[in-house]
Amino acid sequence: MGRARIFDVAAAAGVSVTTVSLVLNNAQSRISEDTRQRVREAADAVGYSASAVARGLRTQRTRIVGLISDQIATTPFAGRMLAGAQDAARENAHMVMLVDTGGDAEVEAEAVRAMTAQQVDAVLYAAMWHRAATAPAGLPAGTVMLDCYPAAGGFRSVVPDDRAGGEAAVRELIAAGHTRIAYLDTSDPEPIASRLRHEGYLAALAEAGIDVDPALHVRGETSAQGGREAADRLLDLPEAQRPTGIFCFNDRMAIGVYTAAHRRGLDIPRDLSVVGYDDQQLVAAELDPPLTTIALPHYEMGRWAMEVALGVRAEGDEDAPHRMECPVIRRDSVGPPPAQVAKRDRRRASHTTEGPRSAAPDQVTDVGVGHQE
Amino acid sequence: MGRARIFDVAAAAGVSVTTVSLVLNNAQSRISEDTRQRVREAADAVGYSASAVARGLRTQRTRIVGLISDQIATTPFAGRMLAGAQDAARENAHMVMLVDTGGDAEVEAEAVRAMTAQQVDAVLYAAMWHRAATAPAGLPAGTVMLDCYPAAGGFRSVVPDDRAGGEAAVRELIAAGHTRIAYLDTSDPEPIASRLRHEGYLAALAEAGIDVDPALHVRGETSAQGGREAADRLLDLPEAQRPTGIFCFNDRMAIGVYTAAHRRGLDIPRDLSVVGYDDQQLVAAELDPPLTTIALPHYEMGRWAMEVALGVRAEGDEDAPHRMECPVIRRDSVGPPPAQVAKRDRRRASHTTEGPRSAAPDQVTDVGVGHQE
DNA sequence: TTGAAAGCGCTAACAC
DNA sequence: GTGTTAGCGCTTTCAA
Repeated sequence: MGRARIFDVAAAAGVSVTTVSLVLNNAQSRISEDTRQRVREAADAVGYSASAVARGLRTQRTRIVGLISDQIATTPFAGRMLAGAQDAARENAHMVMLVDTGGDAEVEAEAVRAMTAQQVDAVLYAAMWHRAATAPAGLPAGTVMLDCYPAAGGFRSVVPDDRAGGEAAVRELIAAGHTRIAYLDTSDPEPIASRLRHEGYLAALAEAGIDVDPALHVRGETSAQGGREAADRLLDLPEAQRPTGIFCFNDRMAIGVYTAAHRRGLDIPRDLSVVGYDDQQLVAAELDPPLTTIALPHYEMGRWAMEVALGVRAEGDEDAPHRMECPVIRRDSVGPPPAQVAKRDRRRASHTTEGPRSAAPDQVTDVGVGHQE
Repeated sequence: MGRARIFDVAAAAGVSVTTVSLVLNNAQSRISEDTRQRVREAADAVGYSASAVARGLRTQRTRIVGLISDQIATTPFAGRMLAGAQDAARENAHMVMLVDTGGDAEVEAEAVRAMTAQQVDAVLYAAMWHRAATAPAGLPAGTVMLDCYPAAGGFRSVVPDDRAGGEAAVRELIAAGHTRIAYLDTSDPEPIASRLRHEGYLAALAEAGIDVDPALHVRGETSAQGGREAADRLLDLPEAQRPTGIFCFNDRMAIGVYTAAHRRGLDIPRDLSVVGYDDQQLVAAELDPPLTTIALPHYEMGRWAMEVALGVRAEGDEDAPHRMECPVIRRDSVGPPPAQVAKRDRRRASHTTEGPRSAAPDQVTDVGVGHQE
């Protein structure tokens, strides 16, 4: 039993294929309501659904958009970009064809060729984490880059606003009363995110009138292990210099901070506050206490990119990436600094454990309950 | 500048389109080597790549395989299934078209229609976690199900061998000398995985001649929180009954076990051994100590499913799911039980902390270093 | 060893 | 209001 073709529907309804095509595509109705009815019934009766292949050949529009990614689709990290792109595609009656290159340049070139051969209507080029990317040759004009931006320009792109995110993270700590705030950075040289978040860190400190202490900017490998080692260096600082709040490059490193703190018998957030970055699923919320962190707007970026690629959204500029807000996710890892002599005292108080437990701008943090069972 | 068509290549090479088609498709060469050469050069010169759409219409084979999933593509969990499927597709010159339904039945039905309209050559139906699935109506014959099996039969499928995985996990504990081994199960009623792993648990105990203590089978919500609560119940048991090893339904719950242990000042693995399940990326390995766990063969299942769907692999049976091995990933959360009077003593010894630290069958576990810095 | 030509299933210009 | 028909770009039979 082969699939029904448009001719079969026409025959069943006693009309021409033109008529069938017209009513099924909702063309401006020159067709009588009566005929439309008959056609639709006939189509249902034979279980007709138009061949996208034939239609694509005829119209030269496939309603397929290609998504080339380095790793996002196969890695447990940025999958929600795919969800956003997928949803936007579906809402606009498009399908997504996926190629995950694993970062291999040859596979990537092959993917571009394949997408071209498939005559996709648009392509998205996505990275797993925010970076500058050299777009592979042959990417169609109109391609939009996702979570990365074209090193050489020429494409629209969307990235997280890491600078504002870093600033928000540090403000969170400042609002809780901290003044000795460390930035536990990645040692990976590449990430633009590292630099931007650092800028945000500095900006937040400056805004609050807090002097920056270079000793409070440490680096480590991007892992729990690396986070622990860097945290140890921070916690080994003389008491008057030791940070009471740590802003971590990401949640994985924050895990290490938790470990380092626990090994010293330090309670979070009573003795040490920490803010992560990424809001990594199945990690940040599962820590004890749940980690206050900055979320990456993966879903929103995916949706944005798809909508722009489809021309549904008239934004995007080839000369500057679109930056999307990274919201702060307040959980229980931030509290006021422990009651102790602060290095300086020019900030508004709340330096006692009894003080208001949180000065978060617009939401009361559900402060951790420490060791109580 | 429109794309080149086969006619352009033919003209450039001074041959017919037939010839071009023949040489570019490597048909059994009736074409002279000389002509072939000329054609290839012409094709390169004009940057020709055949339209997959036109070819698909003509041959009625699109070289596209559809992948319908409930969540895997957009969730940070089973993405490696996609990687396996993707790789197998690429190796066989196919593209994958993805629809993530988010579990919505309507979207799913729409996805099936869309795949049909696209005339995909095959479809994979994937679930995020091992379960029985009612295949949506209209799935083409030959569809293969991934990480789920058809509740009503009729499709080939591949799932993890959770029974053997559970058995392996418990054996790991037994081999280290434990006899009081708990199964910290999920309270979610659905998962077949829960049941199968429990069977494996019982089988391993039986094999070792260890009586099962019903008090050692506890359930909790599938989260760190749920794991912690269930672990507390276990650790509140009278000392003689209290487990020295806990096999957890998954890594998330194992996180909770770590928390519960730490709050009591128990060291892992010195005072308590734990084995997880899932080998969840960015979680299991980041715990302190790194978690010994059972991995889900996501990549392999994805690859298997794609190869079977493509007919490259002549396996698969519609009446029984293909089960794939879940390998044990040895890390540092399993050690010998603490030196104390065991409830019974009929098992081979190594009941002292000084004894051989690991009796793992084929690999020496890198035992954790406890509190030492 | 090569070429002419017939479609694959659809849409849309153009007739009626 | 409705139908005829010419392609979209390719593969493949058949003839030369």
